[in-house]
Amino acid sequence: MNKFKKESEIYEFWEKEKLFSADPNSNKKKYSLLIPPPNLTGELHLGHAMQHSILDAVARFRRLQGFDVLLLPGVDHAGIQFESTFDKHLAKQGLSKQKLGREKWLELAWKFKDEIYKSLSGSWRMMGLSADWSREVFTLEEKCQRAVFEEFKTYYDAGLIYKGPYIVQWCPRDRTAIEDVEVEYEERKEKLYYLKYGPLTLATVRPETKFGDTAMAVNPKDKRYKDYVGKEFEIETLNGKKKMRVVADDVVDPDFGTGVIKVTPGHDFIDYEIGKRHNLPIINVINKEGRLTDAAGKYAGMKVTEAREAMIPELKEKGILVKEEDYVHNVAVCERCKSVVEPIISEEWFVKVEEIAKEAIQLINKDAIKFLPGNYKKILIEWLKGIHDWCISRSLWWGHRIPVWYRGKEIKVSLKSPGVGWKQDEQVLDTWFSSGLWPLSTLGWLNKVESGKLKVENLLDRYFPWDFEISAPEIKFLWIARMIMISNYFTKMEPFKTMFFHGMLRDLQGRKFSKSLGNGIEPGYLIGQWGVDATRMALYTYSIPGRDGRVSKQTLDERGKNFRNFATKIRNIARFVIELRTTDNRLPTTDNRHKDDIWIQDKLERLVARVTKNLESLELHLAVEDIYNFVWHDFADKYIEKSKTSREEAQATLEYVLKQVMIILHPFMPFLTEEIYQQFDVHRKSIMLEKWPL
RNA sequence: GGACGGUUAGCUCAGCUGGUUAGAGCGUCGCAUUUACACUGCGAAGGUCAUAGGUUCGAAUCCUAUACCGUCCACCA
Repeated sequence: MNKFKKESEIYEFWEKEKLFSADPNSNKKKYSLLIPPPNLTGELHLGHAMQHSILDAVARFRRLQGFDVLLLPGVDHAGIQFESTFDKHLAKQGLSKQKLGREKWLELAWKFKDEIYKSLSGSWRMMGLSADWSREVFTLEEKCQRAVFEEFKTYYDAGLIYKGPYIVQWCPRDRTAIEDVEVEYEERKEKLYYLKYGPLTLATVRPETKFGDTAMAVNPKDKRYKDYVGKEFEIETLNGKKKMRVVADDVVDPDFGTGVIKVTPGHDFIDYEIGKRHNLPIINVINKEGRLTDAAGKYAGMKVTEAREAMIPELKEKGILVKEEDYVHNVAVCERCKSVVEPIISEEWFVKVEEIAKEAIQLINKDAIKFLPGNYKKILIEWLKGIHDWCISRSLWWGHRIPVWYRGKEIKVSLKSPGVGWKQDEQVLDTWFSSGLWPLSTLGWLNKVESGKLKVENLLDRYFPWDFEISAPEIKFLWIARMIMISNYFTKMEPFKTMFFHGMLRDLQGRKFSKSLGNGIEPGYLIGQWGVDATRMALYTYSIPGRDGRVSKQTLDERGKNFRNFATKIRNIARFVIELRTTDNRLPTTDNRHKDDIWIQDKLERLVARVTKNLESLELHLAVEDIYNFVWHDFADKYIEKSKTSREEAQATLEYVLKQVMIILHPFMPFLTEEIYQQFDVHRKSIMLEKWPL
């Protein structure tokens, strides 16, 4: 009876029939969904599985509704993350960046990328994602490179890009600058050291930066230190005596510690600002490897924490350290590798984003984008209001290399080398610089203006702005805000009309899933256990915008089992309705229907109305529950049971209801519904070509 | 310090444009049948909807406060 043996056969059938392909020339209305490009780092996790299940349900629903749907897949090169994964992979083979050199390294990186990519792509297909594979995009491919170059050049020409030595967050492990948004804070218990600075005493947690101090600062309103302001004092340091001035600055909190701070403009953001205001010199004490520089005298070469420990005895001995106390505070760590980041001065590229952000705020305030849940509108606006210039350069090899070329003092912005003797900037662009352009670059942005040898289909006019985008909340600033800013800057339009933030799946204690905790649950496990459709259904029950869910293997198994049973129930219903029918000359639906027929059809009609509404408002969990209850408790338990006494009269209604239900269930359980659908005597080539019954 | 979300059955969660006895899944207990389906059917137990006030004819749902949990932002030298 069943023409398919496995889910993968159904998937192949759909692909072969090109049922996932968008048709830009169609006269149907379009509906476009942009798949967030997963990072090129390996397996898809549960959150991805949920995200993709939601995307696919919406895409399939809109297709059935008669839209020309574009569900566009792609992958992000994920600069820092990929590079550190790859370097670890190389280390296992005794290789390294130093041994390989940039060119060879990149060659191997692309091969490694292909390997990882295969596993990603396989997972997507396994989940049943009805994506248009013919239009798949990778952020480093040529089409994107040209778009990213255009983005850079446009900012550059508009005077929005500048380069220079500024204080940045530096990750000593990844050996690159990172952004504020890539920094996390961890609560740590450390010591607060009280140090004598000439006549004054001040408190610090970082005595090792003492070598970079160029002033002391107090609050101008602080009466205690009024007489010291502007004066210079001789300070005892571990490098001998040194003269230091006291400056007055509003940022100093008179109530913290002694009300006096040491100013280290080279290694602290606030001190850097103070230094600028008071024209203080900058001394670099910590280098890019997180070790002390020659400025630290005999402590040079030590790591920050080593140096701190090593210098305490000497500080005590010289009478500089007068008191220490326990102190709990937040320490900045790299979001990716969790090592402590150091503010240091480095030569980096920046984009002035204030104006771009202002325009984005206006766009959001016009409600051009519907955020789910709604409070993200406010969250994003608040962030955009306080935005800092964007540090876009990273000291990596994996990424879009900064398209700037140097020859002596000459500078040119160009994608390819301008000629002999020109050297390209060594750094690459922040991953989010290209991801932020994703809504445009995926659609062949610039094809209109470019007429080079590269041929890119221009889909922008038809599919932009996107109708639907989904994301985990954790990248709302890194990615979502950037897409809004960038799209608006280049097109004066919103990148997407609906922005769905799904919740985070956590373990039962409310912790994030992570490799280090080992609390992860593989989607592949659930699929193996309960099947794709059941896994998808289990995930839809958690797909409420912005609401986190606590899950364990056990709770997911429970739901998986539940929906696996549901799938079995449907198969049995189909067996009863189609396979075990008692007669072949079934009656057509008559005007004088039985009251049970009227009852179930009426229930169905109202179900369809609710499911349609809930899908349109993206309340997938409600739609799923509703269909489940109808099928199991109205259709099977009541109507089918009653129909057994007058089977022949009921046959038409049985088939009608079952078929309609398969159609409205298809967005959620695509494989099962196709399997059942194919068993009807009269059917289209695929359930995907059916019409939504409303 | 600022913003936001959560607190409902043993567990995981729905419900919250206020309106009859507050729902689901899993779990528990009882009964039934070998049935399209035991990956079943029927039924039961189990909740002062965090707490305290308020609005209302009526509140799990709206308002205020409190407690606890969580997230995000800022970051204190």
